[in-house]
Amino acid sequence: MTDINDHSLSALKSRRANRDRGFDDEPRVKAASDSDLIGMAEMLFFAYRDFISDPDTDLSALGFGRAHHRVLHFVNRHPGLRVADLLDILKITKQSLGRVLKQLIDQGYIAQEAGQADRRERLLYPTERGRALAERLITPQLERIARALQAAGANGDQAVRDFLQTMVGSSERARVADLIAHGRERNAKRWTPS
Amino acid sequence: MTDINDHSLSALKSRRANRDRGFDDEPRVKAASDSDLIGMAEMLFFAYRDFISDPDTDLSALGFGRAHHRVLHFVNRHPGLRVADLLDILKITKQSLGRVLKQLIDQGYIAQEAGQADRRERLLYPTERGRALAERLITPQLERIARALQAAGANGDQAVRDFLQTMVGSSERARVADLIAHGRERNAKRWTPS
DNA sequence: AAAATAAGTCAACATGACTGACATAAACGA
DNA sequence: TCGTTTATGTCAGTCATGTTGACTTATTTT
Repeated sequence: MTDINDHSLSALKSRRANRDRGFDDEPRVKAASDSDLIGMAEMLFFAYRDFISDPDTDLSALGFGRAHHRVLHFVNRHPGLRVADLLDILKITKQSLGRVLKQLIDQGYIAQEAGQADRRERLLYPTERGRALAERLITPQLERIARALQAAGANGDQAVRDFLQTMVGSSERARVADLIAHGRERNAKRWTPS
Repeated sequence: MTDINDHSLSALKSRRANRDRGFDDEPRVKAASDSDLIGMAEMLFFAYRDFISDPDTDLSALGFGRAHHRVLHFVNRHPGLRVADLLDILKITKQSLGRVLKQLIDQGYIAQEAGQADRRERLLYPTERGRALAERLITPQLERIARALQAAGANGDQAVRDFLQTMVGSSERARVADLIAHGRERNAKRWTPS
């Protein structure tokens, strides 16, 4: 995977200066807020790409991928989660989940047991091994977020939280907020930015 | 795709209340900032999922997918982009790009021409058709973002921008900022939240 | 007892990414 | 001038993760 080199972006700039004359039909100062929106969209794309890439090496070393991470994460956050709950949170099919879940169970990261009130259900729990892995996978991600929140400034946390919450579709917003509010806490020491 | 029903989340809550006794080794008030970080991570996951889902129906109707959208978007933002530039921005292989790009070219959304300074290069331009499509695909996404920025409050824009910029890995940050700063503006009317 | 439900499995397919190899045209540098 | 390097394109195969459809078993509900 090659680096972006300065040459290529500089070339992009000078090339743009020469070629955009025919495309701009309004002066640059015009659409500042539109530019902000597109900029935000692009930043979100790049930000998320880096965020989800953090655990990849660890995952790959275990023969796992991002789907495994997601499953493990939410089971760890909500021990006792039913399969149907997980399907609903992740918005994937049971076939898709089944493949990944089976691997996590077979390899000892997740345990399952039949429900007591309803024996059809399968309740999912992280094993100690699973909790340790979930912790290891999320740590770099949380470091990234903590760093970014620091950059957001004194009241930035709230703004970012409001932004992200509102980015979630209105029909899901309350449910997502509820899910997040009731997730099991980490046992790790409190992380502080270095 | 079934809805999350209130029953299932309430069951989750009461089940947690009964089952977490054995897992919590510290009172809930303890890890507030860790909980914030994990909450942010989860919100980012859900937010991004909704954000990238916005154009899916339109894309699917054309027999396209998200990869097509990404390619079209960046070509539209940077007319005259070289293939190598695109590879670098998207961080994918040329084989991966080739498949999608060929379809966009074949179907008239992107035009390409050899460079003048270096005839080996292929410079990519959106056609009128491509620009219209790029506009159509991104509009709901920008609406989502504008809405979310409004929720972020008076100075929220800056906090969110700083957050997202810092979420991008430090080695890429300046380049991403530069790329965004030099993107071609939209020609659409300014969007205002309803 | 019949119908509905939770989960599990089989199978095939799609999207979008990867690796490796090879080819052609163009540019570069000795 | 010529050998080397570079930009792009293509072929081929593989993989991760998602989808659809169908079917099964055990359990719960009506």
